[in-house]
Amino acid sequence: MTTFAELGIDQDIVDALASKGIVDAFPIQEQTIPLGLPGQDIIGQAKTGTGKTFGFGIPVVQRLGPNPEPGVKALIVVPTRELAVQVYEDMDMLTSNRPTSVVAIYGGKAYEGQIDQLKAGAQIVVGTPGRLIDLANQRLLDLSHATEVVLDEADKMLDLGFLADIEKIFTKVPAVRHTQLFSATMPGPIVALARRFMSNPIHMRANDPDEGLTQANIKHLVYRAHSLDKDEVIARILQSEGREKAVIFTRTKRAAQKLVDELGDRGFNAAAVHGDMSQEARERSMAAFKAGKKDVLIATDVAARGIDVNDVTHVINHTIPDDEKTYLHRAGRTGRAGNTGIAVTFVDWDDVHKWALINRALEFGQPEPTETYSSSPHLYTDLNIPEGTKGRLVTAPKAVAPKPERSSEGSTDAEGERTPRRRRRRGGSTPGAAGEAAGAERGEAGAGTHDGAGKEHHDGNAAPRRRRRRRSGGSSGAPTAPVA
DNA sequence: AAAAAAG
Repeated sequence: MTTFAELGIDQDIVDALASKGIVDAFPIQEQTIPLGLPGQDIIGQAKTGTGKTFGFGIPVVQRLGPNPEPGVKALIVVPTRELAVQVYEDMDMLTSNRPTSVVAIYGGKAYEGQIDQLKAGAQIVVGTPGRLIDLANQRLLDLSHATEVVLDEADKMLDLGFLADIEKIFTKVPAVRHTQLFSATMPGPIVALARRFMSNPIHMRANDPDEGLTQANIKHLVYRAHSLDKDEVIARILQSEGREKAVIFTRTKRAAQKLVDELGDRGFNAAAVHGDMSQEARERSMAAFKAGKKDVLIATDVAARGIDVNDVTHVINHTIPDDEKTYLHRAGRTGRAGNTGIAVTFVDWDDVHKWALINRALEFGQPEPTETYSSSPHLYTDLNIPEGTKGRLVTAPKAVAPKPERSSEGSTDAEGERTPRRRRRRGGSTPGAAGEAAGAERGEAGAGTHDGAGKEHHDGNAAPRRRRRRRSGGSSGAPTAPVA
């Protein structure tokens, strides 16, 4: 295992990490940091909870120099306010031993503090699109010298809901810059689109060849939900042995609110996070959950990506997500930094097709969530699910591991997940983990994959074919020239 | 279709 000190990172940054107990680099970090430091544009893909944030964050901090002039020189864009706070904290930690200052710019909060920090000369900005554009339009945020640009959860940022804003933001930053895009999932078409904003990017993927598309540390369980009292089963799961913190995802804000009340009535310490809450209430919930004052978080997909909380042992999909990418990100709130986790999904009558889609994309080999409980003794044992409940243990498939490819060519695969940053934060919780996470991101660049065509339908995670292709074509490791 | 993101 490689340590951060061996990656050419400035001593004060190595010290900042060490003070949090973070010494070893995760694969993605080991792979992307040496490329990011000299300014190589990167599309970094690595599974959830494996350290992507430091993969881009360390090069950003180091490239600004040990004592940067006042003024915004780096911009990190994220899809949610809570993630902005989290990434801000990570960047703030990385810069703790140098004068560089970081500011979080996002909506739902007073302008004043944010504007003051910008006026004070903050060099690194972490923010969500709306408020960033708002302040830029008011000439309170000058991005014309932001030569370091990062899109975290990049595939989400380039999705329809955000694309227009991102394009606008790119018109405000220098044409000559260092651009990094990171995510656990990078569908082929999105990679192709991303290249419009990058210069000869290398697509790095940190994947264990023996692993499948999903995180090996996460055990997946799927239940057919009709004829089943979901609230009751969820309550049982929450009482199962080994459960520490749990995140429950619902499809709508209303369902989240309703469930938090229901579980509260049942005596659980549950908090909710969704877009109908005030920003203050959202942050209060997140803080209570991180601190352990609440051990159940009920959320909409606002919390599906990036959020890194220690000791989350269970993720429960009260409602199945719409696609495999969201499934992967939601499940990725557990099993971070080397820890293990369990992801339980309830499939309602009308959503069976969604499971079919996810099952196929992620290669679970579990077409129907209809097996009865008796056929899955492990399920019963592990979760203490009430007898008669239907459900089935899904074993994560082992897919062929993708090899490194260079994406400049336009690789296609969509596999990645993101790596979590949290581990690092924790510092101590899982020693090895921190290191791992950090290193994980870099990917393999690629051997040229075929993506140029963009034909792949699967987006997020690579389907088996993709992998094969890569493999075949690919060189593992050796970067190929970018495909035009 | 829902959720997110400016107010």
